[in-house]
Amino acid sequence: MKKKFTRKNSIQDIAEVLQLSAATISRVLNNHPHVHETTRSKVMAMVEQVGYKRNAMASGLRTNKTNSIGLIVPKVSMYIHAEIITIIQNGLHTQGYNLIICQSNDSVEMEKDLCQTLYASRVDAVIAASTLFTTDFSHFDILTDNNVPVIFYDRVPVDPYPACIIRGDDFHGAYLATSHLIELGCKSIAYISGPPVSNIYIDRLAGFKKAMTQNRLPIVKEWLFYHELDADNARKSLHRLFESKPYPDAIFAGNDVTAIAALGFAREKGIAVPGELKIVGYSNDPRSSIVTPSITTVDQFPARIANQIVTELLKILENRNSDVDIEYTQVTIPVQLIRRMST
Amino acid sequence: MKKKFTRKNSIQDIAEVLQLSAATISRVLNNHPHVHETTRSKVMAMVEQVGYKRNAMASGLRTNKTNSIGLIVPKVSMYIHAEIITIIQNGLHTQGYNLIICQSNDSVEMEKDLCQTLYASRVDAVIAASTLFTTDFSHFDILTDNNVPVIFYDRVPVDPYPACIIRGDDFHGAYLATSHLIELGCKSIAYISGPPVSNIYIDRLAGFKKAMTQNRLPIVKEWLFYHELDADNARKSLHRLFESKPYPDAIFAGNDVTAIAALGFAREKGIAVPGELKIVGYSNDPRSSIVTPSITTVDQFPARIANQIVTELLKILENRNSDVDIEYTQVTIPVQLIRRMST
DNA sequence: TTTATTTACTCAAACGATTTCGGAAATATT
DNA sequence: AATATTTCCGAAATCGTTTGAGTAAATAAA
Repeated sequence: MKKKFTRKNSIQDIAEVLQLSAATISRVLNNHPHVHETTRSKVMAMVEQVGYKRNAMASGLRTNKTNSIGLIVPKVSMYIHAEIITIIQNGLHTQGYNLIICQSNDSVEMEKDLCQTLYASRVDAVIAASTLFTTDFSHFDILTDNNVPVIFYDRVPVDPYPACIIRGDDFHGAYLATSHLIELGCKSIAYISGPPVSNIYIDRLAGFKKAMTQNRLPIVKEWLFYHELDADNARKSLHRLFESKPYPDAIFAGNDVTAIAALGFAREKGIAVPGELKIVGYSNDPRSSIVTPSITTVDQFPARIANQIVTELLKILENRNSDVDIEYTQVTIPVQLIRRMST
Repeated sequence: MKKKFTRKNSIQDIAEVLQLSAATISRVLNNHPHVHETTRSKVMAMVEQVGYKRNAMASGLRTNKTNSIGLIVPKVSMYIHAEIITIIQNGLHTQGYNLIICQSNDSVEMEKDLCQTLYASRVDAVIAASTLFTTDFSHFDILTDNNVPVIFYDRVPVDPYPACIIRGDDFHGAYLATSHLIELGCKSIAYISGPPVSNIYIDRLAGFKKAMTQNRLPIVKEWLFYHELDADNARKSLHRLFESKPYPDAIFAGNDVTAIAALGFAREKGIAVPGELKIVGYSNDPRSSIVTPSITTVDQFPARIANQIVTELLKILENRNSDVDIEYTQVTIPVQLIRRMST
């Protein structure tokens, strides 16, 4: 019978007990001026005592502000996103915003649903890294059309879109990685990466090609693989790649999971890394440094991306109701090659 | 000047256009009976046309139901939680609930804040894996006191708490792991694990001790280490452990990150694994299988935990307003030893 | 034809917090 | 002492949706 809890959870209830009006309670709670110090402390005491907590729905309905930001990521477990989540959450938390983390699981359908839900809950802004397969970004329109600012990062719209865009320099990253392999004497380089549909893989492919052609190396069609970058898919491609000679002397993988899979495959086949085969990954996932040999990769500086997102977001939220026109900033964060034992 | 969007985003606006009352629109949207087919389709068409989306705040305020579930995890990047997030989200999504993922970052303060925020947004229920340092669970009271059901998993309250509890069999897992090492002939086993404050580490410690004493092996105090289980802390403990002989012949690590750190340390010191030193981890993190040698570990079956959570949650939400008394189910999911090359 | 019943809809009151407007009391100014 | 100003607080409207009560029209039953 403990179900009957003291239903002291509205501003009205507190007002009644203290013989005040709800308006006064609200003013105290929002630090408005023109409230007598005596009543203020009386109210605070009662609020404390009954454990009152503001109903965010009622408040948000009235003020048209939720103090919460939606975040859509493909998978929370991916290194870059996990890093970014942590930093963004801390950054926003100190400013009184809370982060609603959502996972699209790389499904466009889910991403659509999440846009709808986030709009329905009237978040103040949305941060998003899209699905690998999102080419049509129109499901984000419900947000932008209704004045909900959107910030894309990492996986961003390829075509112009009214949103802030923060990305890594994928072109240069791939260029650096490929050039590194070429400098080491590699002549036949295989490329296993994501479908060139998402900006990150379009750019990485372009960077790869640039380095190859610049060095007059052939781009062999049979050595280019595009698919979702998980271990299973990687193994399939690797099998195809080593079905018949000549073998490539290097692999540039679109992410570290694929690079690690390549390493495992090489070990099984008795191919020496880096002796016979050099491998470069992408993202500087911590996993790339715990395997033997450790894998050369490209650092994307997720912390810098995250901080940039927070900065831009706070700027946008500040100018929210002012007449300042929203600028759709585009920022590219530089990358860095991390040389390890696999090359 | 595109700021002036057609403000057709309330039920009232649609009602006005169609010369109907808001009530009717609402009834259509909620599939209520007693609405003429003609009007129903007229309304649906208009809703579609103007891209109307229900305001979750207004709806929630009225119905006292948000259709969203809060989830608090220490870190979204941890393998077990990442797995569980994905499964829970999918499970709830099909039932029309959406998941609000929050990360406490293993900070008790943040966890407290998250409880407050989730209560403020009046989620229908909360799922939580606590901080490593949460011994006092009273900040969850704001939820339970106000009839918000709470389900704990993995890291759960040690003392009785009015919530559903779903946990892995940490005691048995540690017992299995330690017994396995003993069966392989290990006599001096070091234990590096989390502070025995959180249930998972209390239980794992107990399981370790049980196996040791059962086999009349001494538990050496200097070989027991308790701290947050990241790579840096692990290395410190390993240094202490191998400061002077005699060296242990096995290490049971509280998680796979620590086990991997031990592996790296052993390689640096030229200690052969599994020859001179055997290593067992915990969690069956995918990382434990990509290192060389691959690491023996304990699988916690995160998918089973997640499915159990979904089942319990839906049961609770179904009985929400019925007079059925809430049962605080306690479920323990079995574990399994995964033997690999490190032992 | 009169009386029930069903159908299709509207009215208006909630939900809980915020905020504009204005009133009363206290204080300051002339 | 009369007026102006400031300080503190309450009444009421509002945000957008839901829902019980009520109403008019259409259909069924008597």
